[in-house]
Amino acid sequence: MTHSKLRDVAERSGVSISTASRALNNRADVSPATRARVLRAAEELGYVPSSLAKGLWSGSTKTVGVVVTTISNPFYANVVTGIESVLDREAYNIVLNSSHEDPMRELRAVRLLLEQRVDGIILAPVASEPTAVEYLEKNKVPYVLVGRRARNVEVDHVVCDDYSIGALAAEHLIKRGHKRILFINSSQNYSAQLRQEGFCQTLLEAGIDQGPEWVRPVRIGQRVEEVLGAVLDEGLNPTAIFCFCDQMAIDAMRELKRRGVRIPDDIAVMGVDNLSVGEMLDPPLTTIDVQNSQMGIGSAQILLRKMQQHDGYSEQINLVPRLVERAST
Amino acid sequence: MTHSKLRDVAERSGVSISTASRALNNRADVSPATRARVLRAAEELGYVPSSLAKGLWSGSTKTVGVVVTTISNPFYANVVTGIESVLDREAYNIVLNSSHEDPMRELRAVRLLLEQRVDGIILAPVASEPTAVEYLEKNKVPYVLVGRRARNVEVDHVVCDDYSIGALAAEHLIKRGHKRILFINSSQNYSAQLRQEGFCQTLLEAGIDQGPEWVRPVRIGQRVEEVLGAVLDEGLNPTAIFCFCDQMAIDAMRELKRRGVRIPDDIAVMGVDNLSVGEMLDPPLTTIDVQNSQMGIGSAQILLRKMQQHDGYSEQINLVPRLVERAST
DNA sequence: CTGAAAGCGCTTACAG
DNA sequence: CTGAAAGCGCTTACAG
Repeated sequence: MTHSKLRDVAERSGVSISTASRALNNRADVSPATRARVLRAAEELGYVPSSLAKGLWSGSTKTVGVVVTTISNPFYANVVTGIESVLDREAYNIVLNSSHEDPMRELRAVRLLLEQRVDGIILAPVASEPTAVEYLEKNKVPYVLVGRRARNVEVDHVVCDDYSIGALAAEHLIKRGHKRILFINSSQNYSAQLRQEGFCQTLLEAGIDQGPEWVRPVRIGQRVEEVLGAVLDEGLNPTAIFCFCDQMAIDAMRELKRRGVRIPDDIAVMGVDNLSVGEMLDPPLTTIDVQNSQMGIGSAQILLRKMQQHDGYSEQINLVPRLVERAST
Repeated sequence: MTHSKLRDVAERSGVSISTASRALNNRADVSPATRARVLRAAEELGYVPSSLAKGLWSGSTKTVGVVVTTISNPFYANVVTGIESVLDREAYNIVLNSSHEDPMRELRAVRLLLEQRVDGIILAPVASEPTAVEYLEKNKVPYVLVGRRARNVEVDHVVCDDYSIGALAAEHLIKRGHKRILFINSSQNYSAQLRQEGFCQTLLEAGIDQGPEWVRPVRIGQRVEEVLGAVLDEGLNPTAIFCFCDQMAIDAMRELKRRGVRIPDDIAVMGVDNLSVGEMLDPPLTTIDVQNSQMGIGSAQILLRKMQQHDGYSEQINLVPRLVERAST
């Protein structure tokens, strides 16, 4: 795996390395004949310049790091697709990492990206204490949070208002007449906490005072099916389930079906994200639209500006959630 | 965005750059006192070593390029997750690129990855002429194909037998009594051609001789909904639809529902990939399991061996497809 | 228009 | 145990 290098191209075309470099980079001050000779030599050798060496010199790798919890959740797949669509035009490559909701893996991912000298980072933070964020801040790399905000820190982000998401869900389920509502939440991250606050507060205001056993986080390594199964087995008897995201709602539906529970007649289910598959499910899934693809696009655009204008460009986007009522509730 | 460098660490700890390097890399021949001083200086400065500079020296970037058509198809999201799970343990980072079924973008992606000097590449090839593959071959980078094989070329891969997939689908639909079967295929790639051969050949052997208008490729920029809509409008009247993948089958179902066509009573639908959401759809989707996640894991394992053993390690895995009958057919 | 030289941030023989 | 030097593959002033 030894690539031919600039020196090889120079030798083959009988010029110096400097001239070869200039010819290859389309600089004005090279004679047409020389340029042609160099280009042909490069072609013949199958020369592929090393952006490692270039980057060492220029300080840019034309590379952006993206850290999400897992790409197998279509929500993040869509976010990444949005990011890609923006970055592609500027010829940036994406280095992808998954935290799997584990703060340690998140930190390690950020560290690896920094070592690789990515030009910027887009992060969907896990930890509620902003450890990864602090680390980024300290290293003064341009970065943007996506999908989740960091607690207590004024960092650039593109998120959907989490408190409202929780409130919207509670409101909707109350309106449907539910009084025993289980919240299957994500764990650790700040968005999860905000959604929980919005959810519980709205319930309280409607006179529904549920104990803490009605909010169940799904911890690292746990499956939604187990968590829900345990709840059902201990006889909590919810009439509705609100899930942190559609992906989790789908898993919940799977467990309910397995047990012969009818949706929504016995138990209603709703999620968040408005995945496109939601309307095709049986029954179609009630959800909350969070402008999924706008998150990816927006975060990439902000990051681009931050990387290009070194004067401390800053922008935060807070998207408004919207209830999508379907037959599962 | 100026990171502190080894020289800064050296100066702060009062040693030479060489010694600082050795201390940081845990070499044996450094006195404990010196090592401690260097480590503390690095800590205080928040020193993050540049893998660019390291890579330039060592020839390895601890980075693997992955090119799929699009990460928003859960099939590829799962493949990438599988790859990640293997590579993560070896501290390799993944550089992700999408071809969007466009041979030009595929070639550009490979080129960019080569410039970045990734240590290896995993590719789901688009083009049926193996241009990207030829390019890879010429550059002698370790690489593995995933999900799709290249025509006429003996390159390492992890795929599911495409001819059998087409045959299995045809067989199943024939058994269900269908005689007018539409194949909504992908375009360009070799797997699509093989599936088509298996599909058409099996139909022929069963005495069903459909014209070429019964196979419809979805070209770049086209949506399944349009293609299917056009077919329905021109009055081809299929009683069953076989789609290249589940994702496309879901889109087809969406269009059918929009038109009030009942599935499977009016038209049956089946896909390929066995996405986990398939069983939750309305109706549950008949599909063909292709050992999705094994593809990612297997391709990453093969690539690891190729990168580590420079003696031309080679391996091909051909997975066996399996019909998953559900209510959509 | 072209080439020799210095340098991007590291690592590793080679002396001491 | 430690440091000066060379080099990884490039680019860009600086001379000519």
